[in-house]
Amino acid sequence: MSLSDFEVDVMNVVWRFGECTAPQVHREVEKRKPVTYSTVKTIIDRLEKKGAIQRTRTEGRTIFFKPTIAPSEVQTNLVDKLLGTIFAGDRRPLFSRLLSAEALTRDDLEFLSKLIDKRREEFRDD
Amino acid sequence: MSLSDFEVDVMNVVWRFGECTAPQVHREVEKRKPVTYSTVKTIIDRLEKKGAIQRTRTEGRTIFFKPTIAPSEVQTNLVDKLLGTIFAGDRRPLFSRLLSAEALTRDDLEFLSKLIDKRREEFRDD
DNA sequence: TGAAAATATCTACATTTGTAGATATCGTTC
DNA sequence: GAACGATATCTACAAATGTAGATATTTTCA
Repeated sequence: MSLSDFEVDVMNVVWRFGECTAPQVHREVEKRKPVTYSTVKTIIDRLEKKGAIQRTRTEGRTIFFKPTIAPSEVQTNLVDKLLGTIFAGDRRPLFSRLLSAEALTRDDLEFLSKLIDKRREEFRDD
Repeated sequence: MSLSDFEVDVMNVVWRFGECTAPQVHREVEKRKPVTYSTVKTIIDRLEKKGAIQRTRTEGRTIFFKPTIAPSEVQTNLVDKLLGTIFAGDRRPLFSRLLSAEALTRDDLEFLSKLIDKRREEFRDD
């Protein structure tokens, strides 16, 4: 599933809400970016057509939607794409870039460290 | 500097070559993807207009180009964009995803490990 | 019950992107 | 110096994307 930037923004809201309506999503998106209801609704329509969300029920004339794909699916795609293009398959420059980020916290480091240890175990038997 | 997928593909070739001509780039891109000279040349024109490459000299009627932006610039942009959208600013899911990749080698792990150690030192004084 | 507010649907349009054909022009070779 | 090959320039076009207005249809509230 390939989503555009704005589509991802909208999906983020849908994922947070779980089940939600277009006006709800609009009000949320609007907080970060000034767009009309119409614009958000168009994106929602496209997400529906792409199969990223689906209608669950209606209340009066209001339609409820829920996500049909998980964030992880989209994440995987985007990370793969990133590695496949600009990083040309070499993840080390990506690691460097991520590790040199200002915003990195001590906890992030610990988290990463544990991930590495776990992964190392898988290699132990070779 | 925001570049499209294909533009990044072409830039990768230009970065590898350093100084190069459109026919050269085309021959290289063609190895991975069947596109005409015309198509590649259009991308080159757009990259020039965007200021990602520039003409250096000509030889007969052949034009030479060289990159005017570094891979790191584009990498930073794309990583920031990735973190800003689908990962909503939280790099941990990204770490998880990267660390659980099949293709990860022992050496990659060591590399990462060293990066972490280096970064830890910066925290030591706090 | 009639007007106003909310919501959905439809249509539109500029820009970016991937793709390439047509055509002009310069170099080279016979 | 005429023809051919290589290269550049120009133009085009469909699909995707961001953006939103116009319009129809409901609800709802006074």
